Amino acid sequence: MTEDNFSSKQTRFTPIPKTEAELLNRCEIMAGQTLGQIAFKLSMTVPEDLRLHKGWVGHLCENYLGANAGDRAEPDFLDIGVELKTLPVDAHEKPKESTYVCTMPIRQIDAYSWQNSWVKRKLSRVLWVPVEAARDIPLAERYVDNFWIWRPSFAEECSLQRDWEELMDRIVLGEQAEITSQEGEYLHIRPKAANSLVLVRGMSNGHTSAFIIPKGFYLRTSFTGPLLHQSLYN
DNA sequence: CTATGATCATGA
DNA sequence: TCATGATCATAG
Repeated sequence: MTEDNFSSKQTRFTPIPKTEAELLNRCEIMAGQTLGQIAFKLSMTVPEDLRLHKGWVGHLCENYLGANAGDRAEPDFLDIGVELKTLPVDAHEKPKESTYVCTMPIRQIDAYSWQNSWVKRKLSRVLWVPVEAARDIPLAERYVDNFWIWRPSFAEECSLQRDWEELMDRIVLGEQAEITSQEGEYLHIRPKAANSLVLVRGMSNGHTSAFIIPKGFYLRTSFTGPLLHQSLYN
């Protein structure tokens, strides 16, 4: 630990939580505040809207809670192995968007198994933080709702594993280019790039090298919706 | 360039 | 209305 006693993101405000309890205490303080109130405490400015700042809410929460993984392919809270996900919710308390998990493997497809997968690792312990996201509420006035820590149940993990294995089979067969977002009941694969002109070398038509758009794994709202619903009635 | 954080915008 | 495909910012 050098200067790592604080979050690496733009502000140095929150100590890195060392235990799950510390993290949850911090969440308790954050929940029930508006994004504007939280931003003020962090000396962060609230953008007009999210069009040019799509990751702003996530970064705001990382900052306030003291996440320390930076942009590493690791859980946000390294010391306690917790991944933070903000969840945009509409006026009916339903997730408004799918949830990004990680990038689709493009080269390192070696020795793949669900148990060792990036998806499973990232989703093994998630701190869900619902945030109001209705467009008609000004960004600064949107409230952070009640958070919860989630570990996949046996059934939930089975569902994810089934989707993941199906998708990975396609990848192993050299069909990265052909995968569409229609595949996968709860976990699916969609483009994840700056724009559609960004291309990387991948596989198409069964092991034919081709330039394809980078893609990522996402959780559908049909998966996160029930999680949110359960959390509200606990 | 690849990872992080996601939401936007449009057609069906 | 909503899911799919497209897109935006930024760090290292």
